[in-house]
Amino acid sequence: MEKYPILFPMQQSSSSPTSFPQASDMLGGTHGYGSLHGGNSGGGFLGLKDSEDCGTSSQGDGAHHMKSLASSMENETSPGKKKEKKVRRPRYAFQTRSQVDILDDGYRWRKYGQKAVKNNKFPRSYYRCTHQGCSVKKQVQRLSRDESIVVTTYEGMHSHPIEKPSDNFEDILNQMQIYSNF
DNA sequence: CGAATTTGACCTGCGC
DNA sequence: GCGCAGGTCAAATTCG
Repeated sequence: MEKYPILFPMQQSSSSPTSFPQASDMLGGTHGYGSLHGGNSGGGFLGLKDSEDCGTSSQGDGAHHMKSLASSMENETSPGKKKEKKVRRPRYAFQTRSQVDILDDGYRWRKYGQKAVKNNKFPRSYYRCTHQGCSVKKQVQRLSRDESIVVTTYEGMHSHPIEKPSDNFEDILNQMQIYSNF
């Protein structure tokens, strides 16, 4: 499955400049599919929560729930003693107008899951940064309402330089545009 | 042959 | 307490 040969040369041509007139539109229209667990609906999209432990704390290797499958439980370190605190990584959501959901932001991502959303026809893809110690996560979702809208949600922040496969002016331009969306 | 992707199973939180 | 929705893992498969 070779990726798309072209890197969406458009984007700034004519559609919508960085102003993103639809920014508010989509935010307001999100309620259409915002029936997910009713949490953020109404109270801002994604508030930047405590970002103190996100930068360098390295999210503590996210030892969430271990799979207690029938496999081998492997005596973990002292059972019942969990000093793992609830680290709540902030999530930043960005919406981009693109035909492809694989937006190359310069980092290497490894897909680790894909789920179908209830109110969306398109599935949501879960990616993870392939860096040692960098467990930044990212999920890409496409609005069923507007197939041209791709919502990318970043979780955590990278603490390593961007490894770009190739430096083309076009890529740089694209990145600049992406950044200007902030 | 190694790395990345695919896909089903499983786990957790929330609502009813 | 059960079911639903969302999120993650891990084995198998495919690609380079």
